[in-house]
Amino acid sequence: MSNELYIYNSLTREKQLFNPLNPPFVGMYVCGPTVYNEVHLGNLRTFISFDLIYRWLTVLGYKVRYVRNITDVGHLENDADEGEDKISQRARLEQLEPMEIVQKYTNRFHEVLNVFRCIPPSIEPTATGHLIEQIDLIRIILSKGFAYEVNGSVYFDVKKYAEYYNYGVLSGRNIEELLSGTRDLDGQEEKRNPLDFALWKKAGATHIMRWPSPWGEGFPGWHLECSAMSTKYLGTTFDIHGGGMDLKFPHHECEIAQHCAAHENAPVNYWIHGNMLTLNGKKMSKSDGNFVLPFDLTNGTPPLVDKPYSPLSVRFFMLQAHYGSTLDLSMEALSASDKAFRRLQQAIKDVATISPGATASDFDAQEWANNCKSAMNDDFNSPILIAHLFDAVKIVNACKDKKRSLDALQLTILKDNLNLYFYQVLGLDNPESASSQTELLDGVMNLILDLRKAAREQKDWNTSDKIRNTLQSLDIVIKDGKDGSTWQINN
RNA sequence: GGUCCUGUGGCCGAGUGGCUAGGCAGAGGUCUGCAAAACCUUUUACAGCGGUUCGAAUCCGCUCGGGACCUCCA
Repeated sequence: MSNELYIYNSLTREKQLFNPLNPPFVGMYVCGPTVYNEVHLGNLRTFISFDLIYRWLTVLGYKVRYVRNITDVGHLENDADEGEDKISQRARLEQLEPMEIVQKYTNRFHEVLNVFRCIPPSIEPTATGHLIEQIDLIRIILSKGFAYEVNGSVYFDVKKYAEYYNYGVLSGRNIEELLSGTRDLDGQEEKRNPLDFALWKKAGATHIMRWPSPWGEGFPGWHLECSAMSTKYLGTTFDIHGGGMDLKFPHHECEIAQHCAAHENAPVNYWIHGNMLTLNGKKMSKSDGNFVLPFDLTNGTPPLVDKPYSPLSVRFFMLQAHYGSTLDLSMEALSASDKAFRRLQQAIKDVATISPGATASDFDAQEWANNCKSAMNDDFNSPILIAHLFDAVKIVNACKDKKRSLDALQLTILKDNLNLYFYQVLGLDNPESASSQTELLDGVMNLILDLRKAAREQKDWNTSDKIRNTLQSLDIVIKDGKDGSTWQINN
């Protein structure tokens, strides 16, 4: 078994042994959402992927500082010089103040992530809260000669930068091809070169979100905030930078360029990119309208969603694929995962009730646990981990049926690791989620099951079926087994 | 058009040279007042063609299909 963590680094395009700069500390920056509307399921997938990564690093004993930004500056609809920004546009549509839009969708974002069991980051900085840092960064870049000011806007000089550094290291592009392949977009007259990107944009007369700067009133460029904030909280070089695959170019490439221009070193050792969630074989996308909202799945919103799915089933569905592969959403795939998840969940409950047997069976619990660990250490391979967990499900069920027994040591290893991986690593539930409400329900259900049992012993099928059918209509399913009946809420 | 990724059984999805993941569905069985559930067992695969090799889903080439990025996007 390997005790070492290997990570697929997008920068080098290979799996590499993870060596943090200052162990046991790890710095991880993940690009967060632009809060001008609801996060969709594809956005959520990325945050769940990095939640898994964060959890595993923590389980390995690292002290992770996890920084994830909120983009609350109104960036323009496109790269043109004029135009309305997204947040202002939304504010106009909803008849709210721009900062109300930002607050509203930030709150919604937190709500969604909480429901889908993502652990909050250590620091969640906002772009508007770091204007000073961003302006400072622009100053440095200007002073080193890698940017130029035109009419109250500042642009990054990509061509100049490429004379000293390798523009395109991350995305594997070369600047000549980019130069020859660029399209002429309207409203980019100020740029010396189409590849140049804005560090600071002058605010037009009607632009609402604006801040003073040495170059006049305006707002920062999109790529800038991540550079400024990651440096502020994680240093000029840090361990992990993550985000969706679609941010690789130009966003992350520009981040690297800004950072190298300002600090003369590479900002990040390990770049991790989560792959896209697709719908109908196409990437989910806000702007294309090809998306599903997280709560559409939990509510069972027609016509796309056939029935309500629990957030944990959705999370499990995503974890059954590797974060680096595309995953296609379909109701067939989701309901398959839903069933699988329930089976796993039941085994997690059942393992607590198993008592050790006198004789050990041939199950090598330690080897099994090692396999689980190796799976996660191999670039956070949650699908392999889940396959191992289902091996354990078989063992648990065999023990439950008294067809097999484990000795005390085997059982302890099995139990501890099942709980570790299910709760802490995959984040599939809160172990302490039993509330006074559920205790109350447990008590009531035990009484009802007792009454039904008595009726069945009297062969009073009318009563026993009435209980079963009525509960069924409340989405409580009675399961008659060999050793009595159990119940489960179907949601 | 350029750059890159990908094509696995009915469906989803791992696997990068030999040891045929896993889940769902299907089939058979156990249990059972009936039903459901649960549990056990189990069939089916590597897009096509050619090459390298003792041996290829895995490496190489070509063909065909799907996708991402090149413009805001996780």
